[in-house]
Amino acid sequence: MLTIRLQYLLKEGHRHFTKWLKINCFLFYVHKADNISLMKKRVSLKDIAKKVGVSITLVSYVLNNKHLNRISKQIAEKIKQAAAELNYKPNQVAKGLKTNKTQTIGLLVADISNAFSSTMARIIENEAEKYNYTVIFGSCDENTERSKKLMDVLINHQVDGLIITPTEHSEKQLQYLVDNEIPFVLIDRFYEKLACSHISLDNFEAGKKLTSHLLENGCRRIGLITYRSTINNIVERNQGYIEALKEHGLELDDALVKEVSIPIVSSEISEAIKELLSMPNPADSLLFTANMLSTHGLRYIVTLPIKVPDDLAIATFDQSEAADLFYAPLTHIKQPLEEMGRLAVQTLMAAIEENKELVQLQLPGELVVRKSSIAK
Amino acid sequence: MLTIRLQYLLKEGHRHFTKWLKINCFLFYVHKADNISLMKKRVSLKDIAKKVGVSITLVSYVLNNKHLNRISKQIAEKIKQAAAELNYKPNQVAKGLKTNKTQTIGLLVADISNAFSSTMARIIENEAEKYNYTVIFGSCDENTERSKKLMDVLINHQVDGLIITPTEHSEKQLQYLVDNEIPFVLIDRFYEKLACSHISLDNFEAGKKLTSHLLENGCRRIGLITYRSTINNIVERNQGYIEALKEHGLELDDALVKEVSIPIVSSEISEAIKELLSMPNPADSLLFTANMLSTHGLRYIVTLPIKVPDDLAIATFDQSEAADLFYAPLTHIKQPLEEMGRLAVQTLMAAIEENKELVQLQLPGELVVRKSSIAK
DNA sequence: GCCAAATGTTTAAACGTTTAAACTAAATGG
DNA sequence: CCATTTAGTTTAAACGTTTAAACATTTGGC
Repeated sequence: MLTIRLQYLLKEGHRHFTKWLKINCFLFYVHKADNISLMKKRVSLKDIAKKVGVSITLVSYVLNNKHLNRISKQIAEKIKQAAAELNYKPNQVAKGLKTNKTQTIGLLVADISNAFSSTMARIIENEAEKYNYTVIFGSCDENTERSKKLMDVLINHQVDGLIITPTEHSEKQLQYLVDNEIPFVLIDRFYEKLACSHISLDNFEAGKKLTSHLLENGCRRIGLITYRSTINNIVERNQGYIEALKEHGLELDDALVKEVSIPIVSSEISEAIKELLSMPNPADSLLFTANMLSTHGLRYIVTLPIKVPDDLAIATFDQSEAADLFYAPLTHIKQPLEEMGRLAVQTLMAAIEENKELVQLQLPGELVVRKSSIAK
Repeated sequence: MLTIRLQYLLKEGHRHFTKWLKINCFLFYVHKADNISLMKKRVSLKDIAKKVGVSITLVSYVLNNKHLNRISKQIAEKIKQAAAELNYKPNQVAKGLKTNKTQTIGLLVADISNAFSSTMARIIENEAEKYNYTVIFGSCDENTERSKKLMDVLINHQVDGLIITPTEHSEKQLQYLVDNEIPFVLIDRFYEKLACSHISLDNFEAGKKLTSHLLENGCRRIGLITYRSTINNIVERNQGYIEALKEHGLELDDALVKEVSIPIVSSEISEAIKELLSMPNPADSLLFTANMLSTHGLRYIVTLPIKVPDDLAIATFDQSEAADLFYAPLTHIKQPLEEMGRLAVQTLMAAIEENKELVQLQLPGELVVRKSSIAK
């Protein structure tokens, strides 16, 4: 049983402790408060109207700066003052019901605890704020069922639009959005057959670039560690790898390609690396097609009696703290996250404003060469 | 000018391209769609009622499983079927207006792109989902102004409650929540004087534990790298450091304490470390009081001709990829994130259900000893 | 002075729900 | 066979906004 410090509870100002509570095997004190009423009723237009002695309409007009030319300056001033005094805050829910615009966008990411998603979330939130929009979010953990459920929840909350990183097999749900003309933008991934806006990396080109870089630095047996997935971004990254080999006159060796499952099982990656390094004609380098893959990979590699880049070159997609702080910082593809997030919001805003044009964009990734791929 | 691949745009099914667009120096194609109507009107109770030929009330009762004993089985069946056929989705906004419950909670984190926040966000979202709650979030980037603004936005959206990581100097805004009886729970940090629920780490004890560990492993000159802040968690961590020194019969040497500003300026940390290591009686170890501090610190330390832990021992608060993948994985305090997130949601749910008891809890951190602090 | 125009304000309906209360019709009891 | 209960359904008001339309008063032109 864990012990909990209670010093703060016992300090002055927090008296009247009446009982212990047990939640999840944690024992702690609770503060017994005076049994006050329900949550306070919030100030509405009605309250202001009553206070000033005018109709609700007039209050609404004044606070929304509408029909100002028709409204007397004095009354307007009185209303504004009363609103300030009462600390009026407009009820977005009521407003949303009436106007059919909630000023919220739904953000559906693959996994918010992954740096890619959380960075993107931050950028999107910042950009949305410029348009006076709030972000409602859901993290579906690459689970299609959960993704569907979250999408429903967001729609039920009448979001004005959605930004989505789609999971595998969610075409049907996305088609529903198209059919119902609910504005949305895909980010990071997309379905070729689905006529919708999407912003993503030029994965094929990036895969080619990263592979070519390894090849041009003397690698001949590049182990590819990638997801077992039909999602377009992964598939394209793999294709880029194959294309680069071809352009350099090399044959694809299937034994060098290791696919691991989503969500990641750490041991699967270790196993894959072990096999790649112990085969008769072993890999002289590794290419990871996502940050989670390289992070897990590195965790295993540091345990091996192997020196990067001399014994093994490494390259990966995406940035990560792990890639930065590994003793040989990883050569990687840097995605233009800022641009992608901003464009996604801008595209969505246009769609919400009834702009029916589809924006389908694949941005170039930047090859950042570092120590991990440059053997002496 | 960056080039954009257009292959997907040019594929079949995407015809009628009419113009180039230029956004943020990216050039790309847009798809000119048929100019269809506005967003489709969504299905409402009214539509179902009309289809079945009953009143709206009855539909509402059936779909909410209310007064079931009074409603004829056949009609109920018909209604359910019609709802399914029309793919009815309840309008949470309308429901929220009527019931004064939006089934949303607002989450205000310090910085969503920080692993602490994003992991917490994920846990909180998962837990909230169990209660049928959706999370609206804002990331205030440790900025009090922004925090105030976001809080207002969330309140305007009539969230049923809030989970907040408060920034410095936001007491006033939090007091407003108390005064207006808006349920909320602080997480990670709190204000002693504010009578509200909060869940956080036992920072003092953790700071003491981490410092004692270093001392007991032979360190005598522990450089403390911490934030220049009055926020309780940082202050307590510092106090824990001081208390541990005292208990081990050591005097606090102010020269060993380096405070850096929020948000972090990387060079400031490098500078601090440089000073600590170059003083007449230099530090033999470093204690970082947050993950961002150690991550930036490590970035600098890897550039130095110094061997951890032999030349310099290191310990830090919080886990991070960087701490894991550094050649000498960092000894650290592991926070019970899962527990904290879950308790925060549970506490908030109780508060929303009119439970007026305050829960104030400081959970113990776990000392995870690794290579960075154990000199040979 | 009368009518029209300009100015200032209110009325009322609507958005999609919920829910107490009312209503109707059928079943039951004495 | 009437009164009461029970079963099944509807009416209507409400939540806090927005907004077209109506209304009322003043001003100005001729």
